[in-house]
Amino acid sequence: MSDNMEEKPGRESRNFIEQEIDRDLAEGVYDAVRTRFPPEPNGYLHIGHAKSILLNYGLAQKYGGKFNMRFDDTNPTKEDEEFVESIKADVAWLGADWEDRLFFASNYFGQMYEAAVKLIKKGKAYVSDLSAEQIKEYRGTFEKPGRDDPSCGRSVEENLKLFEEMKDGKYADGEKVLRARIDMASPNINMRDPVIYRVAHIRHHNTGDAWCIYPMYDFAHPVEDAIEGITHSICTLEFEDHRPLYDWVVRELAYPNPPRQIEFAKLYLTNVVTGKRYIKKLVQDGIVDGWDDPRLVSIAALRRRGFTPDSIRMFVELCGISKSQSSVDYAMLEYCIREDLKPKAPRYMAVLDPVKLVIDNYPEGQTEMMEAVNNPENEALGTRQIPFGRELYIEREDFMEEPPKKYFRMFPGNEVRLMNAYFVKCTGCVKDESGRVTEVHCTYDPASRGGNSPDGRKVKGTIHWVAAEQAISARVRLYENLIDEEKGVYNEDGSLNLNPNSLTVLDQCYLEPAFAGAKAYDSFQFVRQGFFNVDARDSEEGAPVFNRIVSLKSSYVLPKQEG
RNA sequence: AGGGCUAUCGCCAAACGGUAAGGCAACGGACUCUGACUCCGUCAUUUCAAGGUUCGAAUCCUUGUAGCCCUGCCA
Repeated sequence: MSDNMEEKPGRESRNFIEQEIDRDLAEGVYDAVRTRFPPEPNGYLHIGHAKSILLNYGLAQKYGGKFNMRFDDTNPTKEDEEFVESIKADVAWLGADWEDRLFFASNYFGQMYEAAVKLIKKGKAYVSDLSAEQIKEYRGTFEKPGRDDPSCGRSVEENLKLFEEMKDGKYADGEKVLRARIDMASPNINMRDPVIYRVAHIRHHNTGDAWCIYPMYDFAHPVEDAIEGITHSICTLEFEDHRPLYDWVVRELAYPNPPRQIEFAKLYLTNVVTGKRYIKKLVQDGIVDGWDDPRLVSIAALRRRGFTPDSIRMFVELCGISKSQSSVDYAMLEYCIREDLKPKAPRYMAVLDPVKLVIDNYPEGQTEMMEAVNNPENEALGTRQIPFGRELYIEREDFMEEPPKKYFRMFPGNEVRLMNAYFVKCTGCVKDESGRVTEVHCTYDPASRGGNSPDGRKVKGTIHWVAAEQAISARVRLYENLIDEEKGVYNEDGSLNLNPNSLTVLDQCYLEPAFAGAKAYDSFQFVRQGFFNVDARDSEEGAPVFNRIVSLKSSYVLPKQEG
């Protein structure tokens, strides 16, 4: 397929990573591009990971290279099979196709062991007897250089023997570690003889009990990249200080065409929580109903809420790639999902806060079908028939007995259009003893069938409705930010500043019959209400439950009262 | 004897010595069978600050300032 997506000359600018790659290719440092997404299977992926996934995958696509999926599972104390499955599902859902290249760092343990032996033989690594506390003490501080490990002078033979004994399980956890011999006085603390192998007698989700020593990230990662022929090893900013160590490892191990690490800034979103600690607490405290609660931004939560892979892709592209720490406005994500769903989602009517509308001059017991276009911006979505009758439900907000200026929905004496149906003129309302409106009354103009009056008269307002008799009832959940926008994310004591109104459940909503066949994850635009989808978890039994994905821009806001 | 990185509109972000793109948000206005959408218009004489080099500086130099990251046998 020859997609003619040629960039307009001179217009498309390249991000800094692409510029680096261009240079590498031009200088012949590499002749192809190979990237990877290397999560540790210790939790669920979130929107920040989507940036990394899509960046790495996109780079491979753009340069005709390959993209690898790799689990960086070098620490069995934190990892679990459950997470590898969820991560695979999320990456696949986002559309990053690793084809047949699914790898596990743990499958390289043999090669990593050999690599460590090679370092020992070169005199570049040694077995240390120091405890964790002592290593910390010997390391020095930011201001003070470290001191040599008393074990650093051991002979190659002794180190080889000791390291083998570590592998053979002769030592308890923490008793011995393998350290790289670099520079205890380096201003970069990562270079002060970093630990590269530790003992851990614990079952690994992939290798079982085959190993009781596990490599540390700083040693394992460059080796993994080199084994897979990765060219550009892309990671986040906090690893910048590790790059000298990364380079040291691939140099000492003398890999041909060694990979190169490039760092970019993480994606932060305003008014959103991504920290695992905090999410865990929210789940434990029952504030959210799990790691896929629609108010969270895990990939699973976004999917459940109704975000599409396309919308997330658009979002990540809009955010761009740079090295400056930044926090993207949540409104940008909302824009992307609106933009994506606009032509895709059928637009049906749904009344969330119902009040009865009675058309006094409409024949009692009569029903007729009105035709409606499903999406005026997308003809392919076709049309539907909507039942209409004497009694309807309309939005409580669409009637006001004493309207403010510029209110152009229903109020006594005013004529509006019932979308796709008739013009109706409001005649009044019925209230209960507390003064709450229980019924709105009106008369209709039979000549305005379909929504236009033959005499050409115009109405200012068009409201949505659902026939009372045929309506489907449903539960609808509205979401707002989890974080109180005014006060910021954290309280002084470090706890989250939660928005008490982040979830509103509406139990008595009425939908038009067209919703009858809606299945989990289906998305719709509720006319004048926003985009909603069918919840995948809570709709399984009983009435359907809809999640509001995003509201329509400023629909439903009353005009500002001007002075 | 600390080291590394980053500063361009409210929020992202281009610009690579040649005279400050674009998107989101916001604000006007037009249109409308969704107060949505769409459309049209407005929104940085100035790039953290102060000096310097240059015909010309967001880009180069100097000196400051602010923010983020680093002292796991986590990744």
